[in-house]
Amino acid sequence: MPTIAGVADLAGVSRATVSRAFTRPEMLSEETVRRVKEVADEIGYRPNRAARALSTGQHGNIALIVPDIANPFFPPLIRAVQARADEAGLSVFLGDSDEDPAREDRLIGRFMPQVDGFVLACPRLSQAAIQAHARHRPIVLINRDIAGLSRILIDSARGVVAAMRHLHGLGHRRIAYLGGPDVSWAQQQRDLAVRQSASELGASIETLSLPRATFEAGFASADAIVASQATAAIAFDDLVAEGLLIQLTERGIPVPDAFSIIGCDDALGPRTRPALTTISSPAREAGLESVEALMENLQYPARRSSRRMMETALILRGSTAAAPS
Amino acid sequence: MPTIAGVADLAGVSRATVSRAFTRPEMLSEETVRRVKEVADEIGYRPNRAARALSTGQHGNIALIVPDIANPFFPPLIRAVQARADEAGLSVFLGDSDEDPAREDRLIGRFMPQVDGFVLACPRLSQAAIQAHARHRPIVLINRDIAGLSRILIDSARGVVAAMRHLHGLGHRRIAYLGGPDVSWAQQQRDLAVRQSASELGASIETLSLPRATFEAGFASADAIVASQATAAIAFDDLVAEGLLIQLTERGIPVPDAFSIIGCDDALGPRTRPALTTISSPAREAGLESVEALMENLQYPARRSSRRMMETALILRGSTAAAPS
DNA sequence: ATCATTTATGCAACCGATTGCAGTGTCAAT
DNA sequence: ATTGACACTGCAATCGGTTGCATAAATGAT
Repeated sequence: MPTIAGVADLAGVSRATVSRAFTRPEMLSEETVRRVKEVADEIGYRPNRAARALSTGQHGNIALIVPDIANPFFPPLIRAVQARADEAGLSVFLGDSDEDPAREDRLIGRFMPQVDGFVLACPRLSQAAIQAHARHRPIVLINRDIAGLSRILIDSARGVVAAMRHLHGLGHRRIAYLGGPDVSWAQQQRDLAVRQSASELGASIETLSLPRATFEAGFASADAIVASQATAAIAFDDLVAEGLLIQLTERGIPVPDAFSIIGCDDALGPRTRPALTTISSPAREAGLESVEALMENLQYPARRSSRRMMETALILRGSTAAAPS
Repeated sequence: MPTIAGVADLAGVSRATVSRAFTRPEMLSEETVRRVKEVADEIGYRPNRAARALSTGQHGNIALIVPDIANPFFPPLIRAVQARADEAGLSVFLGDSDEDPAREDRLIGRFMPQVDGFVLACPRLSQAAIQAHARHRPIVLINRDIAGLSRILIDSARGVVAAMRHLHGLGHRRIAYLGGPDVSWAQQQRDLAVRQSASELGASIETLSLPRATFEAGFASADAIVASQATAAIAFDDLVAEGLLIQLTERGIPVPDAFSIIGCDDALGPRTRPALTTISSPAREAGLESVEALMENLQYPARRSSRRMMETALILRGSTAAAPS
């Protein structure tokens, strides 16, 4: 691989000049810059990132850690992070923690020595651990609220309230909330919102929490939902909602005629039958914003604390209808 | 951040010794190794990857480039690549090319200076471009067959033949194949297999190819499928199959009673109604194998050509039934 | 013509590790 | 006591860039 010295020799300048031709061309005469770049192109020179990182301390890499790539909430977010980072000339390390806090911690440690910062969607990692890591590198959190760090939060509470009103308006008075893991910030927000909203509306609410929010868990929770005598349910996410939807249908409980279901995240679009009424989460935007926030952190090391709320909205499709009389 | 010099001072040894304590402990006395590691732990020393890469030429990173993270075929593969790499102490850069060959090329160039090798699922990038890149770094291809490189191929042809036999056995004589992008190796394999199999079985086959294999494309192709007078269809992947399934159902054509559908990849599991009969693709295994192959490339630079076929199987669920009479 | 500025480039130290080679100390054999 | 072998550790060069400072050349002011 050609190095800076090779280019320098061929162009008849010093290594310093070659370096500046790329990083600070305004310091050089146009003529020199042109010649250096020409030579560099010719022999296919590409600056060695490791060498550059060694002297500047900047790696040009960021790490994104998520609990489960296969959860359809994440791919659009990952895509957005990657795309925005790419625009900014940054490369993205991806880590999948498989919902395991120890693994989250290990991944952070592994990436640490070669990234400028982190975007973390780590619901399970302890706050202390995160804060410890944040002393070494800027961290942007997604859907987790730790003071002193940058946070991108999806305000699903508002969406949940809209969902409750929608159900109430349709005549539902016994509503179930099929929540996700208790440690998750999103779960805490939604659970609280659902309870408050129920008491405001004068509806009865039954809440469950699933240790892991999956299709299978939603599927398996149908018993409990039926036992609760609710006529409608709000699920932690679309996967859970879909599991429930399919199992209820299977049992001869037609949705939405006999039972209404609302999902969360709008991760499936109109792909279920009936199409799922859901609370949209701006995963793409959250991904973009997280990179923006991280770049701001990098540029102004003083400003490492920020909090951005992203809006959600209730999307009406076909899985909700008037309560059975 | 503590450096090797800090550890050396505190432990009362030279930098060389500290370095060896981590990379070649057998060269040192046990006592020394113990003391160095103790000190290192104490002050939280972590070797600077950039510095190490600079002197060894090894980065400990690999890059994985896929055309679309959001396509459910990829997350399990990505997960497997990441997990296997992690086990081996490697970090994974992820690139999403959005099905754009120019972007694939750019991503490869961006990652090149800091990775030891690539795993590419790039159906659209030109063969010449790939070969050019392969001169700089080992490349493992997924579902693409270029001689001289390492290839992990999913043998969907066999699965497709099994699917054709299955349909034929159910009495279907007019079958449609709803294919994917023509450039894709998988599409070429499947298209050929479907045609050969049809002629062997004495069935008539109508093939289409979608420029982009998506739910929407499957949805939109219902017209063409109905027009073909086929009684069954095999789709390029589960997404396309699901789109078709939903649109047919919508139009009052019940699946599987009036029309049978078979998907490919088994990316959705039993999540559709009726559950989709599909040809499984071992995406997880392909991911694992690709990392294995890459590591073999790294260890034995001479052996850079290999070809591994992964088996597929027909998974019978509920979207196929006897042909309507 | 002289001196002060400005502009363009080079010199050389530095980033933090690795590694070939040399040096020191220990021990056993002669 | 001398020598050789061996085990352990240090010296110093090196990887490929970046950057503060010095220098040389060009320009402008007097």
